[in-house]
Amino acid sequence: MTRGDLFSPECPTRRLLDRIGSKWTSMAVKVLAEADPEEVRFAELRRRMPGVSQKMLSVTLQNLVHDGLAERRVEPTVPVRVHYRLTPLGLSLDGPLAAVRTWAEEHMAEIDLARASAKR
Amino acid sequence: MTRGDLFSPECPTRRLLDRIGSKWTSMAVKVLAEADPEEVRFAELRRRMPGVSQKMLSVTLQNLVHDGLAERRVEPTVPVRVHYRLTPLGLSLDGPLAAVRTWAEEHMAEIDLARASAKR
DNA sequence: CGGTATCCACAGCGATACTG
DNA sequence: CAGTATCGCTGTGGATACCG
Repeated sequence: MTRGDLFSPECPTRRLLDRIGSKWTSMAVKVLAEADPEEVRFAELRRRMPGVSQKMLSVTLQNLVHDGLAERRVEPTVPVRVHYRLTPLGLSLDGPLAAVRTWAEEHMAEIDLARASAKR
Repeated sequence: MTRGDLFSPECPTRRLLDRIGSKWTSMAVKVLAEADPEEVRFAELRRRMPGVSQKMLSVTLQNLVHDGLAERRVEPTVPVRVHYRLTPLGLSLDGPLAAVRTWAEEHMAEIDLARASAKR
């Protein structure tokens, strides 16, 4: 493959990083992947993602659904109950994300060390 | 490990994603990793990263150096020549990034398909 | 050549309040 | 319960100009 493809404005890696770099996306994917194959309700997701606002969780999940990474199922009760789970595509994304998480856990301390020893 | 660790405000994964999610970081790491063990000059990096501004390349490289992911070497000529290369730590980060790149290349088309078939 | 300084536009995100 | 609407702050990043 050519380098031009990867670095063009439509570079798939860049676009993917825009997604998973958004504040809550990777956390949502991880929570949903851990629950898989069980569904997770909106309120339960919120509980498992400390600090997320209702709005941002809503936006994050909409993005995942819109990208085909997650599915949304509404129970037509009153009040409604909404369940989410990853699609196979979304589940497959957890692999690369896990690699990033593992690296972070193993090496972020070294980065912190480098930062601390640098002039601020 | 506990989930609390990963999802705390200082979650290492979150902080790493903040870095590699920034617009030019992952591209710079890739270019430097491809050149490794050769050094790459500032102007050459700029050429290999289409669209990057001088300022953002400078900021990106400073961040990498500050985090101990890259090294900077200045040739004290006039005008100066500045060379960059990854540290072993930075090189090790290319592994997880490569996993993300591979996933992106294999699956972004599916995401585009999902987006296209969704109501806009 | 390789920065640094300044200015600015815009998108991400949080807080809050309201709705079906 | 699970959103949507509105508002405003903040940080990222682009354009431009200048410096050692």
